[in-house]
Amino acid sequence: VTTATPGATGPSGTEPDTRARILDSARRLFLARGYAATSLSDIATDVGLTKTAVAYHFHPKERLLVELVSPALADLAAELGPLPTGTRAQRRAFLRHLVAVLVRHRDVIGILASDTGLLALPALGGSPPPRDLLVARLLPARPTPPDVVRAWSAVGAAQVAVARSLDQPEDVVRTVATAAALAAYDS
Amino acid sequence: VTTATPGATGPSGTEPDTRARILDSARRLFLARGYAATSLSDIATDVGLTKTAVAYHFHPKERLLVELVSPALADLAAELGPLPTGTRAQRRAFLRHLVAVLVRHRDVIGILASDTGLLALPALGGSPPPRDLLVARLLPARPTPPDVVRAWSAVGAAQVAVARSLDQPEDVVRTVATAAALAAYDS
Amino acid sequence: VTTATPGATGPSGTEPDTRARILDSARRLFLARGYAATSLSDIATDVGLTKTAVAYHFHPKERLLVELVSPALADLAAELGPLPTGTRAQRRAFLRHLVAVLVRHRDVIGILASDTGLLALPALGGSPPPRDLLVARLLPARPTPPDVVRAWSAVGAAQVAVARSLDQPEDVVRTVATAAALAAYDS
Amino acid sequence: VTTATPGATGPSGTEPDTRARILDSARRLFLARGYAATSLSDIATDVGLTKTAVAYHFHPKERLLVELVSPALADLAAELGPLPTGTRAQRRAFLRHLVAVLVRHRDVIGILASDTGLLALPALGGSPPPRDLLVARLLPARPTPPDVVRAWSAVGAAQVAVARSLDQPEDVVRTVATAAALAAYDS
DNA sequence: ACTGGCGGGACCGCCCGTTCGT
DNA sequence: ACGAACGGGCGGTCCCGCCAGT
Repeated sequence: VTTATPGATGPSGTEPDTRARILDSARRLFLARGYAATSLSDIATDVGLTKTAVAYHFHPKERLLVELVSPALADLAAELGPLPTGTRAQRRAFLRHLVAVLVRHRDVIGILASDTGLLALPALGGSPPPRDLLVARLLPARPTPPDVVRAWSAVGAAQVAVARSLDQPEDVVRTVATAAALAAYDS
Repeated sequence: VTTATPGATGPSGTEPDTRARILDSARRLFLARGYAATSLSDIATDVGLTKTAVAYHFHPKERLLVELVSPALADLAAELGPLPTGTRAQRRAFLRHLVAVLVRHRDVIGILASDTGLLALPALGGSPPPRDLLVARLLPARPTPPDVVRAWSAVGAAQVAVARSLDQPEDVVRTVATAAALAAYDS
Repeated sequence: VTTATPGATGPSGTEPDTRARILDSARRLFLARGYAATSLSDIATDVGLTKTAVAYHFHPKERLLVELVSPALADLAAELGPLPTGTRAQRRAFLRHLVAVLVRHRDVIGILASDTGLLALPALGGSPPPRDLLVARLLPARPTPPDVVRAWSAVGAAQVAVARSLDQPEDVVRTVATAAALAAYDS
Repeated sequence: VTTATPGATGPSGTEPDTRARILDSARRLFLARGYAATSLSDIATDVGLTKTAVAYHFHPKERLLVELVSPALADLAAELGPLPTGTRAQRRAFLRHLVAVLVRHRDVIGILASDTGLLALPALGGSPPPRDLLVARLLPARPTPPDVVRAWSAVGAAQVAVARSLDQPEDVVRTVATAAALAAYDS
């Protein structure tokens, strides 16, 4: 028996769909009950495996979170990072792009929206939570209190709309959420 | 460990402020780390008591959550319940009122906004989560998909703006968040 | 305020019936649920006091047990101790006397009969549990295995009959239990 | 702590005897100190494991009690249930059989005899405690007070004799206890 | 690729005991 | 004589992680 050296992403063996099934189950349970409130046993029972099997593929438990949300976070960083936000028009374009990225990863945005999701992600880039970074990009040089509240409103409108509209058509969500976030931002 | 100066606690009569101090500490920690991730020991250490003393005043642990958020939930039900939402103008007035109530309880809205807060509160009134009820009040008779997304946007704008602007002046938050939520709702 | 030095039996103040009420409640609860399974709070609730008040009168908790069963144990030692058990006739007289003493204290024999009663009484005379001592008195000089089993049968017949017949007339219990224990002993 | 010699545990296959060792330790400790007074840590220390390991095999703690006494209770129900007790001769045969069953499970009868054993077993068959059922079987149609006391005497003679004679030969216990119980019943 | 067995840690709940105050 | 408040400790449960084995 060749004890395959597990790479950083976990062992790449002959049954890749097991990993996918675990990830799928974890995403549903994380969305429903939160990350901390979901145990490895819960996921294992849901998939039909044992706790050890789940831990074998994803170790430690946090890696489940990482593999689920890292694509979304990578997109957030890659697509929104190079966008300039110097002028107000640029910030509005940034907000449009933000909604597009959120909608593209709408299935995991609910996880990121929960407090135990976004806030408690250690060492996935920088120290400040992504949500704070997003808001910072929406502020002018010398933000006034109303600027701050409006920026949070815009991000909140976009995030909650996407996370709570998983049963609505994707293009409708994108279009309407974009308009709503912009309207809040321009109010 | 630290023999607190007896003058601070007051030698006369009982110590009713201990409950207040515990509640205050719990609110801060729940906001920062979430309800499930905060143990009685954490709160006890923060207040300067032992775990047993905290459990003496609030038993079981869920009682802490209830006493913190029940005023806010009671206001949500009492003030928003009788408001009619038949016409669009009435729904906009409802949204205005919603922001006002949220701002009034801004210190605990962050707890209610977290997944383990509003969504997972067992038996604190009715079965459906309050957030769903709020959104339902914002929808017309036969809601279209865009209506649904817009309603979530409006609620999200209000909630996140209030929860993340604790360091901003209250009247600014109320005014700006109201305008932003209405703008998202009207977009 | 004169801080009356509490004697070994507790403070002798102005409300002696409180002690009696606590003892009465403790006896009932110990009989129903066992000593270890009965907390001071249970007794306090049953009497209508607080836990502290109960602990004030009986401290530590074990003193409740002691004050309940010590009269019975004292009688066991006083009346059965001087009885000679050298001959078989003397041992039969001893057994008769044993039943009489058990019946006299029938209200607490149930407590003594439970394992956590008799066995876990520390420092109430000697180390070996009283029940073992009773059986030893029923054995001849060189006991055979049948002697041992018969002695335990006789004690068991007496003890269980008394403990489980609290609702029967006392004289009937005394007469019948005596005959049964003797019959088992003579079988 | 103590790295047990791996030869003792056997490196091949699973270790099913661990359950047996835990059960054996639990039986001894329950007999000596009672069920409630014996903690999982006590058992774990006695076996040479940790509390977690014990809880892994038997969860919850009550499962230990159930697995220990259920064979005896099953025999009590299976063998004594169908026996008719209409006439006095049948009841005497029932009593003979009772002693035989008790002796067969003499290693756990002590647990069942303790107050927290037989009396407080929740949902292990029917509602009324088994000991009461046994006594009921020994009573005639219209029992008089002496009948009741004698029945308790007979059961007590059998039970205590068996529980306290673990160090005596089994056939002696069976023969003598049977005679003693019958003698008490006939007295 | 997957499992059973087991360790270590943390958390909540409970209980007894004590001190201060009345 | 009694109550409110609080401390220290333990018991049972749950969870993640590790190891040997297959």
